[in-house]
Order: sequence, then structure tokens, then C-alpha cells
Amino acid sequence: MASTPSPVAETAPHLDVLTTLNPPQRAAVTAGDGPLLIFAGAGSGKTRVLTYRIAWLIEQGRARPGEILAVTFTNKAAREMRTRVEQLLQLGATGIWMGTFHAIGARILRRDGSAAGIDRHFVIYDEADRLAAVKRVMDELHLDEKRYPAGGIVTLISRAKDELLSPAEAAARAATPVEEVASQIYMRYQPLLERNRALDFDDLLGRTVRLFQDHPDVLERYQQRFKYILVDEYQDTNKPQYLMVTHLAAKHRNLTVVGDDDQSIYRFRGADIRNILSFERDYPDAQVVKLEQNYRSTQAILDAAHHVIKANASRVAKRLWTERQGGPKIVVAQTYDEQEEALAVAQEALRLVAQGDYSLSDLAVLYRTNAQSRAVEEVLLRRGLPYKLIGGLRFYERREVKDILAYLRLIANPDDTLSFSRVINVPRRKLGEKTLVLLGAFADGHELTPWAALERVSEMAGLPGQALRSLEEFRETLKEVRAAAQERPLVEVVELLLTRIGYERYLRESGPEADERWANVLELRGLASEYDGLAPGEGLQAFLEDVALMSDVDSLDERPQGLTLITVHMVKGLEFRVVFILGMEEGLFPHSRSLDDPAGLEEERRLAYVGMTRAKDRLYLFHTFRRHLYGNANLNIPSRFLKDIPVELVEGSAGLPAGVPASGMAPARAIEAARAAAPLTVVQRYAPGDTVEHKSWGRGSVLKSTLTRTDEELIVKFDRVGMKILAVSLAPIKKV
DNA sequence: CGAAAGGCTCTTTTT
DNA sequence: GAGCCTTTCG
Repeated sequence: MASTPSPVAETAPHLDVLTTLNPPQRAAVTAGDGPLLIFAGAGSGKTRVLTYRIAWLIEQGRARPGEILAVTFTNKAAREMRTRVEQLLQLGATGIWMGTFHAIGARILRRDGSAAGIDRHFVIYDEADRLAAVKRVMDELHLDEKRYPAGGIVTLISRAKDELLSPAEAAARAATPVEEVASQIYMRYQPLLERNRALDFDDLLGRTVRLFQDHPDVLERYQQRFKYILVDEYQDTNKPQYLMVTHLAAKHRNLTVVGDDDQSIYRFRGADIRNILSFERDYPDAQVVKLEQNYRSTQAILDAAHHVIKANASRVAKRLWTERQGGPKIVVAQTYDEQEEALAVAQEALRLVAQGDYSLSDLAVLYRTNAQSRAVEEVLLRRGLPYKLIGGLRFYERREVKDILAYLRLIANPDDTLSFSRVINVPRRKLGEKTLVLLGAFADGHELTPWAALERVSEMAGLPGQALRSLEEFRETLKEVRAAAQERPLVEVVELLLTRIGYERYLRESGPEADERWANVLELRGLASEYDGLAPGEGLQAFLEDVALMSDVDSLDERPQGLTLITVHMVKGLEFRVVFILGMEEGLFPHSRSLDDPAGLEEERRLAYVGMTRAKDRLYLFHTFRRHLYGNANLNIPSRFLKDIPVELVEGSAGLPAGVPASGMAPARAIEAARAAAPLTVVQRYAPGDTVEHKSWGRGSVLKSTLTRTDEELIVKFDRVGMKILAVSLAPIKKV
């Protein structure tokens, strides 16, 4: 600390408000009481406005920190906001409730859920747990998973919960056979969770809403407490979230919502864009502020994005502008296939870095589906270019991490039968199916949870001595660790657990990935050590809670330098100087699942808009002529979104009419470089008239053979399945 | 009992 | 291609 007071320390937030904010931002920050709707376009300083407003409210004495509730979309956003408010106020913002809807819901339910019969030590089931639970129910009901995919059932149950439907209500509304089945499963799924003292993600929201509705006294306390409520990313709220906010804000009506209807991209999980579009109807006295000045991108990028988004019907009219006039044109480039696409990205990335203007961490590669990252990764690995892959198999979804977490959850909550099943034979305790069936039957017969059955294992008949000893050992281990959890720091509990179950040795014998797996376990232990400051029992509880609600983007910043590989969904809220968007093709982006659904297409368009507006300086849009999907080669048409971008904004081959073939297109320089780097290797082997034998399609005759850069492409008419396009290097065919 | 092999399906996005 | 499940074999 400097001995003389620094100007910053003396600069109260209200001064900043006057000098460093543009007029609409200032209006939003200093808006008085009552409902306030802020349309915050991409890069318009949204977080700044939110944090300044919170600081301003406190500064002005309108609210104490403890009277403010700020809800964000990710933990990362919450953390950022807290840090920035603290900086502004030069004091702790500890009293402020800040977090995701799910975290806030969990917190409320821990404190007051008992009124609604919710045990305050509930565990939170993630997507995988929920799937396992559904599978278990389907097993009990002897439902064939082939006919009714468990994943689809999970989605349907989740949809019902989004609509706050009870199992009975869902059954009454079931309109299709699948929905009928799903509601039957839901009917058993929910009690299963209750027996396990578990809540799934949807419950964290839905049960909170129900708590508020059934217990006005509880609601009243929270209403009283939160004088000001601020909600970020309001366009992505679903019904339970909407109701949570509505209930909480009903008393003081000091509700500030920030959002951008153009960036609503979570319809598939129940987000309802109408929540933001009808805010003014919900609150006729609402003040409305539009933030349209963008501080991120060049005008060229904004214009291109605007032309893509403006085709949407259901949106509030607005247009971003920036003082960064001009800027390089958008590069639209077609490559032959996804390998060439990846090569082109790598080449261009290297070129930009070599010029000295950018470092790799300024660059991001965006794609619609996680599967697309693979081709890029392969190229980057081969070139030795560092990258960070966001998403995919998440840390908390790795088997070894889930194993340990299941143990910890079972320690925190002996009734968690799903975790019990997961760890009972991990590491191997030589317990066979027979033993587990016996134990299960004993538990059912005495209406016990598996854990309670284990406590009485000596009463069980027909158990081999070996199995009995194994079960008893398992029980004693857990008891010992559970006792430790009551009195020792969490990290020691984890260490004790690992030692007692011999997990390291087990992993070491598990194959080539042993080192990486063990490293993950150690990382988990490291995370646990951050909770050592808390009282022993609480540390475990808090740790499990945070872990359950944690996502991959949350730890994005701590990763080492390199190119960022990320889906368009997860990139929302982030920005990069250079952005490559891959796979701008019909069927991929927009995704095939959306093609026949206008609302789905509008969402795809918003998704494209989100991706494009992440770029500060340069934007590249790639599409391929041919792409492999699930092993098959597809010939792809350029995305309709590309055609919406005016030609004068584009360098390369935009404005393509649908169906134009790849040949004859002027390739961008990146493509040239990629081609130079990967010489032609194939020799022609087929001619029209040749007969071929395909592994699954049988016989056919070759109509046409085209030699491409890296491969030979055949059009074959099969006797049984008709015309197909094949790549010689991939297709399981033989010349006859 | 457990490992290995084979066969099957399903592939959008995820707090 | 990959993960998941079942079957088979040692």
C-alpha cells in the first residue's frame, strides 16, 4: 500500500459512474428503484454495468451487501462479479448473495428446505447420476432400453420438471407413447431420488419454487431480505428460474434484469426467450435501457453478425455500433474436408503469430459439436501447437474422479444408493453379481437402504465367507472415513480414503492411462484442500456442493497458454482477438436437428451470432466440401448463414448459392498453405463400370470416379441400396 | 470371477 | 468412431 492515498482509493464509484460510462450505461447504473430491463448487446460492457450498479446501490446507501442478490449464469461470472465489486468498493462484498440459479437454489434449500421435507444434507445428482437412476428404474420396470433410450427419457423428465409438472401431472399430459413411458419412469424416479436424499439439477430450481409457493413465511423472509435483485443472462432463464425471480422480487420490485434476446441459446434445455421479451408486460412500469455501443469488435465483424441475426423474426430491434470503424474483412474459406480445415486453421494461426501481432492465446477455434474438435486436435498435436480444449469429457466426469466423489458422497450421505452401487466393488472386492443381488434382496426385504443392509450383513443367509468378509471390510472402511470426516480437515479425509481403499495401486494396474488418472485424483485432492479452513463436517458438504455445480469454463483462466478449442455454446461470454468458426455447413451449423423447426433455426442463427461476436479483430468462417460424420463421408452445402453476409464484407468465397461445388473457388491463402503442406498421395484405382463389393451394402457398379486432393471419390450404384458416394480410403469396399 | 473380445447403437448444445 | 453392453473364454 502506498503511504499517500492513491487517487483510485479516493475515487468513489459515483465519480467513475460519471466519467467512465457512456450515457446509456450510466442510466442503467444509476436507475432508481423499480423494475429495470437492460438490453445489453454483445460486448457492450454488461458486466461493467452490473458491477457498477451493485457498487452504486451500496455506495448510495440504498442497500447493504446482504440485501443484494445477484444471479449469474456460471460460477465464473459470479466470481468475476464479486471480485470487481470488491475492487470498486475497496471493501469485501462478502455479504452479497452471488451465484448461479442452481447454487442459490441449493443454498436456500439447505437453509429452509426442511419446511418442505428436504433433508439439509441432500446430495446433488449430476447428469450421469440422473441417467443411472433412470436406468435403474427402467431395469425395475423391465423396460427395454433399446426401445426407450434412457437418455431420451432423462430429457423428457427434465422437460416435465422445467414445466414444474409432478409425475402425476406429467402422466396426465403425456401425448405420445414415449411420453407415457417417461412419465411412468418419472413416477418412480422421483421417489428413488427422495430415498437417496438426492436432488437433481432441476430440483434445485423447482423445489425452491415450490418451497416459496407452499411456505409463504419462508418466501416472505427472503423477499424481505433481498431489497435488490439483479439477474444476468435473463434471456436464458427457464420457467422455474423465472418464477424464482418473480417470487423473490414481488415485494420490493427492485428487479434488474440484463440480457440479450439475440444471445438466447439454451432453448433445448428449457430456456424461454419470452421471459425477456415480455418483461415489459410483466412490469409495465419498467425502465428500459439498450446498450448498443460495442467495445469489443470491429465494425466489419459487427456488420456481418448483424446481417446474420437480423433475419430472425422474434427479436427486439437493435443494432450494435463501435468506434472501431473498418477492420479486416471476414474471411470465408472452403476447404476440401475437415482435415484440410484443421490444417488451414493451424497454418493461419501460425502465420498470425509469426507476424508478431498475436499470441496463440488470443485465438479461439469454435465449432457446433464437440466431435469436431478431434480433427483440429490431431493437427495441433502433430504440429506441437499448445491448445486448451474446453468441454468434451469434463474433469468431474472422469471415471476416477467420479469414483472418489461417489465415495465422498456416500460418506456424507449413507442413503445415496447410486453412489453405493458405484463404489461397492471399486476397487475390486471380489464381490460378484450373486452377492450384490443377495444384498439387494435383503435390503428390499427389510425395506433398508443398501447401507443399512450392510450394517446387518451378519444376519444375511447364504453369503459365502469371502463375500461376507469383503462386505464387512468395506463397511468398516467407510465408517472409519466417515468418523474422520467429522473431525479432520477434508484433505486428510480424502487421503485416508485413498489409502484405505488402495486406490493408487488399483489405478496403477488399470492400464496405460494410470498416470493421468492418478494425476486427476491428486488434482481432486488439491481441490479438496481448499476447504480445509471450514469446520470438518461442513468442508465435505461444501466441497460436494461446489463440485456438483462446477463446469469446465469455470476454470478456463487457470489453464496454460495456447489456442482455445471450444463449442459455440460454451464460448458465450468470452472474447478473443481472433476467432475461427468451423463447419459452417447446412446440417451441421445449422444443425440437422433444427432444420425442420423454425424456432430451432432461429436459435441456430443466434448461436452463429454469438460465435461471430466473440471476435475482436479477425473472424474466419470455414466450411468444407466433404465432412466425415460417424465414419461416413458427407458432401456438405455451405451454411445459409454465410449467404446472409454481404459480399463486400467478405474476403474469400461468401455469398455462395446453395449447392455450388468446391471446384473453381478462389481459396484463401490459408488453404493454399494447407495444401502445400499436405501433398497428394492417392493413386486412382477405379473406373466407371467396375464392380465393387461393399461390406454392408453388397454389390454395386461404379458410375463415376473423381480424384481429389487426398483421396478418390466414387459414385456407386448398389443393387440393394441405390446410389452412394464413397471415399476409397474409408469405405469398406473391394474391387470384384 | 474378471478380462477380453465382439457387436451393437448412437451420435447437439449443458447449468 | 466410440462408448456401452453382452458374451465368451481363461
